[in-house]
Amino acid sequence: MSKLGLIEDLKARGLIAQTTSEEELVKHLDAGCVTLYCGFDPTADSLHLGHLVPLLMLKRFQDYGHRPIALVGGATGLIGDPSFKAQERQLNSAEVVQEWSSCLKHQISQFIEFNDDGGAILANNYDWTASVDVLSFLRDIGKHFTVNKMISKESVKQRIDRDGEGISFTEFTYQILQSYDYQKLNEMYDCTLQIGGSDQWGNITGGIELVRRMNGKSVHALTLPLITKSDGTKFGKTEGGAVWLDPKKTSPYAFYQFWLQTPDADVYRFLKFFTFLSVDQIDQIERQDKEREGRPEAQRILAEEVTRLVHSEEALVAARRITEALFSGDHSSLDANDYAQLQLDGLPASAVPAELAELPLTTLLTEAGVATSGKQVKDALQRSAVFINDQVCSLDQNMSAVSLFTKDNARFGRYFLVKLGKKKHHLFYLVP
RNA sequence: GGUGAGGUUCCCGAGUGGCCAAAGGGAUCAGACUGUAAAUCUGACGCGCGAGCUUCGGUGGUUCGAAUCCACCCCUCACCA
Repeated sequence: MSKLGLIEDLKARGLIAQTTSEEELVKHLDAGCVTLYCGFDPTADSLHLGHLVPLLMLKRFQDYGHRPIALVGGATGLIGDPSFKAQERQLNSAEVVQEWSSCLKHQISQFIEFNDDGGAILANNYDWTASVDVLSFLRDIGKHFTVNKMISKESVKQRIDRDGEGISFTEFTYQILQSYDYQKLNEMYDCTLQIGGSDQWGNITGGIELVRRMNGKSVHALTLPLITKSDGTKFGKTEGGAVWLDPKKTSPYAFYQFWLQTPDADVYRFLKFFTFLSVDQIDQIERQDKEREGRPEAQRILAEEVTRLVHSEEALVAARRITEALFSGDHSSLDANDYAQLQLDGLPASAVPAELAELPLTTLLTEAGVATSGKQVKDALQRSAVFINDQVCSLDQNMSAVSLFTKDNARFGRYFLVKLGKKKHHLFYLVP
């Protein structure tokens, strides 16, 4: 069985939304090592799940012998991409963008092999954009763009056509900046392919044209589909907001849990998007799940693969350890060391406050981050969905935190495993 | 600069003097059912354990009483200049 061609494999995974002439792209990729890039704008201090697919895509290319450039948008991040955004965005300060840029840089470098000889490249468009003066920008770059074309792009159309919205010149200029990146990278590194989300098509083709005009080169584009969920809700969100790649923002345990809860209707597609398992392997998993009936294996495999990929084998082991301890239904098997380990493994944990007398459970749990408001805790209490060390708590006990969190009730004189609903767990411990 | 239309709770979107913490939908959370899935049904959904407290772009005003009326201001959009 011979290895699929890169483009064939990507197609089989459903990872291609659009490309420039596929025939030429395939030929180009077959001809040797191609340098390609994908940009990531610093819109937060960490990448999130939405960035994972393009990031993995760079890796897929690298695995096929190509050279990826991960571009951090230190400059474009100062402007804000208007593509398919309904509203003008708030500008972040230069310091903040700077700070976030270095966060992303650090994060990306953990994903892709960056070594000197022919390895991947990490770049920042601030390096070549910041020093361009206005007049040069307008004369040398701006002259290649017609406003007619810029406003006809689908990505800014709703901002221009729709009543009640507008677009500032600042954001409107974004597509020129991104085009300039492509031109620069082509010039500096002979970069001939840009990849990005399907919303980037307009920006990318702008770049292709600029490269042709300024460098006289014909370059390529490939976009990835937007990841959708079968129920129509947004992918990559949990109660706490986005799922981050930074383990300090989303713990490996929470990350693992996120994938474990993937709906059946999405799980095989996600395996193709987010793992390096071959399409054949994934199809086989799907077949076996169907034959077996009952609970599928796919979610577990997906969670394991992606957690290992984004975090590490150790983080995965820890996440599984917590999961097993919490969801096996029997906490009595845990010994004192296990509790300590749960905390080390990243199960959310807090100290029991010293002053409990005046503290309702609602406040206690909200402050610990188990729920976002007292109302939620109250609702859960009312429905018998709050457990402390497997003991149900009622609404009457809301004010009785003192008698619940006693040394006598604690496991090993120290620990309280609090459960809210079926999935939220939190470890409280007494401070001696 | 002129004219017109707008700014409502996470989002969309009703509400034009008391019955409004504000219809409806979406999202979200919890319960039942399940497989830590989906679908369905139920409940919650500004904050607070509670008494109660704080909201409808901003500031003042009218009124016993304002999201609703008045004045000024800020912001957005459209058309005109």
